[in-house]
Amino acid sequence: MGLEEYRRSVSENKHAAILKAGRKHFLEHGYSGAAAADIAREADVSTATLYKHFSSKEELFVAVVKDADHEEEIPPFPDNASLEDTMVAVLNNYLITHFEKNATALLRIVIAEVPGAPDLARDTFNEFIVSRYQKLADIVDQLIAHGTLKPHDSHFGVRLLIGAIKEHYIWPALFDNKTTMPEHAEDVIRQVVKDYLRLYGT
Amino acid sequence: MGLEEYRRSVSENKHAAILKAGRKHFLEHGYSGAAAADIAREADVSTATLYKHFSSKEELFVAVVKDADHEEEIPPFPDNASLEDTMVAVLNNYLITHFEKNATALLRIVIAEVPGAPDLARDTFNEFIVSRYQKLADIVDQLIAHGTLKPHDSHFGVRLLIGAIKEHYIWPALFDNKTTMPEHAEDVIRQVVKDYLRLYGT
Amino acid sequence: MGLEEYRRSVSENKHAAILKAGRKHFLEHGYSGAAAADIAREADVSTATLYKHFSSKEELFVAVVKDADHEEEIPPFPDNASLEDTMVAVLNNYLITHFEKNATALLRIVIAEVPGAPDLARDTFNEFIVSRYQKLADIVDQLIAHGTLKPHDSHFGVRLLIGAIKEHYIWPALFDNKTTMPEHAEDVIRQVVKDYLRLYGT
Amino acid sequence: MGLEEYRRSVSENKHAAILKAGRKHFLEHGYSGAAAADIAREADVSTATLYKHFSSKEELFVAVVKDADHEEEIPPFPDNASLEDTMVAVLNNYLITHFEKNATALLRIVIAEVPGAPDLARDTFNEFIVSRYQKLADIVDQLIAHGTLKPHDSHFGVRLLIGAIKEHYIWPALFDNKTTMPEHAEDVIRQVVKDYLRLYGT
DNA sequence: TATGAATGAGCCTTCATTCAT
DNA sequence: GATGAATGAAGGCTCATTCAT
Repeated sequence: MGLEEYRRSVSENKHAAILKAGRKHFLEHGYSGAAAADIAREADVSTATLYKHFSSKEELFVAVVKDADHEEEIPPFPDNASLEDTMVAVLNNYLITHFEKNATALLRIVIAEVPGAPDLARDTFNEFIVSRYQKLADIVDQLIAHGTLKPHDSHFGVRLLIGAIKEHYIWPALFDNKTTMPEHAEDVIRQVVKDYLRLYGT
Repeated sequence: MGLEEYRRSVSENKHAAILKAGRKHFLEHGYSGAAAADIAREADVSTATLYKHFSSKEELFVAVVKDADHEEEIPPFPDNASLEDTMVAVLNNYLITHFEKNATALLRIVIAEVPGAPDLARDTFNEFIVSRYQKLADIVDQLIAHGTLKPHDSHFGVRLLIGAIKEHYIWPALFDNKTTMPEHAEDVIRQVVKDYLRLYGT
Repeated sequence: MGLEEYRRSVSENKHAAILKAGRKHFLEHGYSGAAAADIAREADVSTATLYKHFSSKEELFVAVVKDADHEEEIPPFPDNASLEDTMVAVLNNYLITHFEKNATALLRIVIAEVPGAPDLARDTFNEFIVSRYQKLADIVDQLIAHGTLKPHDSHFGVRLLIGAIKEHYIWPALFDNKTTMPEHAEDVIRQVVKDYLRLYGT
Repeated sequence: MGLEEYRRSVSENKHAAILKAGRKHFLEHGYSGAAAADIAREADVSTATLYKHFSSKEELFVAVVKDADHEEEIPPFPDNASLEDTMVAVLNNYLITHFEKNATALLRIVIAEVPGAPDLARDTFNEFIVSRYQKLADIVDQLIAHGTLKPHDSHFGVRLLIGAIKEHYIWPALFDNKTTMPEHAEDVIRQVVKDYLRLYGT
């Protein structure tokens, strides 16, 4: 039906616009700092419309956070790449994705709301951190199965890798409003991978 | 002068009481969630007095954060302890200190206010994270100098250690309102140290 | 014309549905408490349609009140009943009708809107209270004409009767959200009638 | 203490001013129609101050209603007055008090809020209607004890009296925004009393 | 000096009513 | 003609900060 279709498309556009504006304001000013009226204005929508789409500020906030949390593609690795190069590429991709998503700022506001919205924080942690995590562990498990890596606790191993990288690049960014991917990260990543392979390579 | 002294001491007591109450409320409710009136009431002081001591809410906030940042004692290790045990003890102490200070909650509110108070965030990061960091690097450097560890970039090494431990215990706590020291952390710490020594021990 | 007829009937059904839904919501939540959107939803109609039928919330309100004001049937009394029994039956019917119509709630909202809708209040009072009144006075006048009652001011007499009954049952209900007919009202009614007959019976 | 006294007096003045302004606005516009901001402006006070004195609009409303409900003085009757004159005076006083207090408008807003504030309605009914009631029943009981009236159920008797008077004067006022005492009420009151004495006088 | 009352600006949310299709 | 989305104008309430004593 033409009318219905039209309405749906308009509605979806507004929905997306609100989400986008919400994301911008929440990231810039935090949860309490962002005003519903400002978000509505930014989305070129009335406050009432905003509240038709999201029944409360908190719901919009949750939607903004969940919206950012879509699947991350792990690119296929060339067959002829060395194990080291492959792992470096995977971890580098991890970092790139993180910064492309502006995940630092996002995590920042979620962290800020931990006392007020513990469920959201837990969900975000699980789906935004643990699940990315799991993907790497799966890769490690495959490599172990293929005999490319020594048998070891893949979760522990991944935490070693990711921990080091976060320590170098993500943790500082959390405190520095950094939004750009750090330069030369690959060098450090390679160094981390090298150590890892010294421990768990065959 | 006795009277003046008395007054100064009363004033200092109030100052401290406000700081303490501020710390409690900021940690519990975050920056925006903490109300000046509540903090004053908790400190048993009028709001006007609070504003005499700290000219704005933000100033109080900064003071609270800076106040939390006092020196951490690294306990002396027994001479006859093994290298592994020593390092485990140091890292365990790192974690214990973190949880005793309720540093997670503190970092949380600082992180939350990064966009609003970037200087505070930078300072906090430097004095609260980097400097603790530096202490460990110093220890590693000493161990290298003593020939107990292989020569290597001590900062890189420390980041490997601390990164893994944060990944296991601090990062999750950031999202979980956890205030208690995790149990059995020592097992994981020991595993991390073992790997580290496999890489850099002599 | 069949099509036109059909449309008119559909329209009338919607009109009635809106009226019914309006009645329900106004009675339950009062004038300000009732939301146009809720009434429309209840009537299974769009808000725009609601406003096609009633050009404002107030107009709908007036229509709801007027609609409730339909004729009340006074049942015929058996010829062989005693005067006392007859009068008790009439007054009892008065009360039953009141509660069956849920008149308490209706009067409540009209009373509430006296400052805002004085005309409606006056009309309601006249057509909903005075006219019921008049009917009883007519009966009394007939009884006087028949010589069954002593000559007296029938309006004054009816006010004595009705006043006592309202005092016992309707006035309290006005403050108590009561919607059910009080039990054993007949005993009090009979007592009132007895006194009345002692005064004005022959 | 001078300061404290001063503050208390200022505070009490504001409290009273808010109460008075609230009374005015609630009576004029009903509960939902009265805006906190308007009440505050009328009381020459900021909204925040209003909310310091009454923690919610509803609480202010309740206070307004309770405030109106202070004791009613029943004037002493001259010893040499006849029973009829005495009772007429008492009932007349009842009506006068009712209109002086502007009780009609007050009851109107309480009635309007019955669904939303049933407790207030119950309390108001008890303390504002039943207790005035009880006073008259006490008088009747005394008269019975003195042998001036025949023994009878004093509550029933009072309901007869009050019911008739309300029917004549209060019930219509409820629907008519009347704020002035009806004229010549005494004639009807006397007639009601006469009938009452025919029934229960000795 | 310390106080507690006072404030004005602002925030979240709702709702009667209109509009584009 | 009927719809559901959209709106602008409040409204209740809070809070960092100041002021009169």
